[in-house]
Amino acid sequence: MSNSWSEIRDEIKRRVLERELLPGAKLPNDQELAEEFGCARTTVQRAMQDLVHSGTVNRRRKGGTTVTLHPITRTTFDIPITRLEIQTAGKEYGYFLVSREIRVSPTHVASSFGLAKPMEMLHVVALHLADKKPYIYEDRWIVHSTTPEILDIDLSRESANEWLIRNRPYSDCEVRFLAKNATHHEAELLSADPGDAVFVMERTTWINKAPITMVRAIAAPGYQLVTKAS
Amino acid sequence: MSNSWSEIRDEIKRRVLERELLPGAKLPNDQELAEEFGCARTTVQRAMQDLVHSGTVNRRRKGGTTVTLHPITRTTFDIPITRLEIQTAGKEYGYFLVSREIRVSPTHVASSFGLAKPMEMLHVVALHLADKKPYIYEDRWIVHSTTPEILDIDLSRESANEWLIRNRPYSDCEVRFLAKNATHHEAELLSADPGDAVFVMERTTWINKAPITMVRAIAAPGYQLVTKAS
DNA sequence: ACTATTATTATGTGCATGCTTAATAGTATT
DNA sequence: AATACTATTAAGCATGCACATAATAATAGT
Repeated sequence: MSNSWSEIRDEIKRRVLERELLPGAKLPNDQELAEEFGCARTTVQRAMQDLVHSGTVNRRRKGGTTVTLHPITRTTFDIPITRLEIQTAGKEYGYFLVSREIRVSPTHVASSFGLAKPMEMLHVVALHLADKKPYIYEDRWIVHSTTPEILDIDLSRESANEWLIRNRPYSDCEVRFLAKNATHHEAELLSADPGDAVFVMERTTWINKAPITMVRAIAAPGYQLVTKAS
Repeated sequence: MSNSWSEIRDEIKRRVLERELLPGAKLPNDQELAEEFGCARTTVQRAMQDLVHSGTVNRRRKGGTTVTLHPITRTTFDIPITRLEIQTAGKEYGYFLVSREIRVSPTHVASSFGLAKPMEMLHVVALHLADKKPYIYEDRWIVHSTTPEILDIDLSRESANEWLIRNRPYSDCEVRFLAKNATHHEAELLSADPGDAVFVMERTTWINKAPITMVRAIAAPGYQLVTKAS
């Protein structure tokens, strides 16, 4: 009986799905499973690690392996550079800078970075277009003390989104999804009506504790984020 | 020089972050890296697998390992049972059934399941409360030919959300996030105003190709989905 | 009865070795 | 000369063993 680690994973998953193993149930230890499947303990370990990743089981040394008590839906979203998202969809990409100025950030921006009080940042507002139609409205605060080079970039030609992702990698990122009603200003730029529900993706990034940028990307009405979870 | 696989992973990630390895760049092969780090090839392989998971690098047999060309933000969200989400936040959970009837599904529901044409399903509308205030409005279509037991469940006592997650595991799940304006009916139940922007999470699940349920969970205004990506 | 130590047990990690896959070079055939 | 098949080989991938580590349970000492 020769089983690959992924077959073992699938079989355990099947037992969980078919309720042969109930939530909270303790699985046999790796050694026993290895004997059952006729393989080495390491192979079972591999399968189990994958199940830990997908949130199917929990493992603790000495405590053993148990089926996750409260099943959850674990989904993964990839957020690409906006230009690529548009071009991948087969649409023509367009971009223009709405405003660019250095000013003291509002408190909510500072607190999102975990900063005690507001500080001077570069505030950039821009619009991304798909097939000449507004697609994403980008309201961004850049901590230029962390990334001084950004001050020399001509943001009317290259989006801050793209420049930062390519030139200022981050170590930590907080993502926030929410819905809001479009303001007058946002609606105008997005060719929508004021009050229209818009989908907002907020991202705050740091490089080793140092704040880089916080962006509020507001999608035009109709935008959806889709993913297939296993 | 003894390095654990996670230290190797962190070091490679650092090189990518510090732009010592540019997007698209080819890394040395596992053998060479193993020599550099003074460890076995397998240990490098482990580190690399983790970097593949996080989307940092791509690997192809014979082709080698390359730094991901277009950096992306990969985020993972865990969507729990609504009751637990509320209780975990330290709030009192409440629930009531708004309506329950068997009827032919609209076409958009059928097409979400990948069904050619509409069919009879169980349609359930319910409200989840946090500290007696509306929290999530749940509009659900259940394929009762896949899960006939659901017809015998008293959904005024136990939410379909909970019963299904506990009793009808799924193998595939499609998740969709979007924003919309609350309808009159939705606004009333959520104690909001018609037209308020609400955050919508749509989930469609299957068990081995057989459709189970499609739920549209509409959160009360102010709801946010937050996660920390690495 | 409480605390410190030791034993046990289950998972985690590192290493050696052999397998699988895909790109490419080489060869034969049209 | 162009195509189609085959062999080579350079990568990553999978498996199994031995040992490390962590969490609990058992025991001994105060």
